[in-house]
Amino acid sequence: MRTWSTAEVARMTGVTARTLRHYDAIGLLEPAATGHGGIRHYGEPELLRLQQILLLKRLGLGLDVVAEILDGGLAEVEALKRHADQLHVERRRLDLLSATVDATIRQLEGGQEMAPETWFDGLDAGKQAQYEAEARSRWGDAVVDAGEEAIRAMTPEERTRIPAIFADLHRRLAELREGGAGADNAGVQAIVGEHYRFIERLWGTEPTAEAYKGLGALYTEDPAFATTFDEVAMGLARYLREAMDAYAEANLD
Amino acid sequence: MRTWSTAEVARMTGVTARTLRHYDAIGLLEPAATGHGGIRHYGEPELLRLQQILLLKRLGLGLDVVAEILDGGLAEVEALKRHADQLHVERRRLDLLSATVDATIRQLEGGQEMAPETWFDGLDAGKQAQYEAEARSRWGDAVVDAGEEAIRAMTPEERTRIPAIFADLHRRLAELREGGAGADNAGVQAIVGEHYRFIERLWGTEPTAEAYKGLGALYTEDPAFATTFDEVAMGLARYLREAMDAYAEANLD
DNA sequence: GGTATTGGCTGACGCTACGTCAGCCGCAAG
DNA sequence: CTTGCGGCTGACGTAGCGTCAGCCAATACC
Repeated sequence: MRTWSTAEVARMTGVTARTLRHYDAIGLLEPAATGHGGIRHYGEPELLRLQQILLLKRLGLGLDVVAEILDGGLAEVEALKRHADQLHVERRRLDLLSATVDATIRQLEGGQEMAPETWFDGLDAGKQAQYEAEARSRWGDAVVDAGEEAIRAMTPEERTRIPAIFADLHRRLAELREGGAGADNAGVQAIVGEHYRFIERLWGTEPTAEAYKGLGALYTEDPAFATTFDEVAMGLARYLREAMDAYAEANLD
Repeated sequence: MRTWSTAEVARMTGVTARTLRHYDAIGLLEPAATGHGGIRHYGEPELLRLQQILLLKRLGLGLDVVAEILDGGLAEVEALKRHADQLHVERRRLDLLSATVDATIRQLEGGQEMAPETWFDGLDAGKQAQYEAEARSRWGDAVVDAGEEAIRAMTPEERTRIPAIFADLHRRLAELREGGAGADNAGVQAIVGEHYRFIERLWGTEPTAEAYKGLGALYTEDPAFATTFDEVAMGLARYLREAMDAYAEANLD
């Protein structure tokens, strides 16, 4: 049975010699024999293993996972399923990101020569649709549908008052924060309680602890939300989030 | 005008103190003043800049690009458009990858407890649809449609002979390669010429140099194609690809 | 006055999967 | 004897920080 040198294997499989040495170094693919100055010799079993490595790698698996699979530590189907899940998550993330970037571009092109200082105001158009998508994927269709139904059920007058109610809550929160109150302060928690009950009305259902904390996370993670709060007071989004977390821990399950 | 320490800025904006030091280190965001043991003090302009940094970063831009934009070296809309293009490319890559992984999982679940050695044979089902998608994105719908039309126009007998014709070409190529012929060897190029004319019949149109070389690339880059060739002779896909490249360079434009 | 706590600082390593030198050795052809 | 081809072993660089380790200063408590 003949053997092949690194350069030969490289030519046959398309990987570089450096890659082969790397795989050797991390123990993923060791040559059948090394001799005379450390020269590597690969046999057919090694070529086969290399093929398998390249196949799994092409599927996007990390080399550590590849090693685990090939050395029998991991069932290949299970590993691929987990990987597929990760891919789906990553793809959704990219979708959202892509939509956000496109929306931002439209904004910047709509207004002319916006100063950087005003970028934060620029995320209004498309916002609704985007957050609806975000919300559906976060909490499921049922919650969002219920929320839309609840809002439709309001009188127009009630509906127009929604932003003002939020603004009032935010303003009162900012005041307390100015006064040095922590997120678990009783007054702060009272306001968060109001907030919670208002969200409940908007959603048409009682948010679970998880959903409520998820909303808090959205407030800080999403640029448009975060900047809406920051217009009231710098860092308010994070403050509210912490208060919501505390409220959820203490009162929800 | 008051200033804020790293920890204060961290609490307000949600980044870590380490991140702020990092931004300082790479010159992306320098504190308004440092004094007394190197302690950093940030003012309002720095907070504003940080907000802008975080916004652009959340859109997926690299810190180097963010710096260029904020320092006026790059028009923000142009940068975002380029970024959007990259996102689209990346998303398509993920789509293809995701489809490939899903197909592989179905294969592995269809057959039971396949030994790793047989994985290479396992990518047949779904293969057609998958490569069709790949082909459409590589060469456009027109080419693929023409190809399907050309194949439909064949008699059933002709159609069943397609695999055998390919197999014969591959076998003859492998023989020449065994004999030490390079990719630009006349005999090899003659076989590739046959291959080219056969592809032309299949596609219903003359492949351009780019398309033909793209097909060669597909042969080596796609695991199922690559292993089809490797069943004939190890490394044959790459050999054929090089020969196709040489053929395209010499005879096509 | 000693000490535990809190914050802040500066290195420096780690992570992914190699690419890319730099520097050295051995073998064969001219 | 030189040149060239292969092969080898380090070691640094990559993006964006996380995570110690080790040290300093101010504050609070006993």
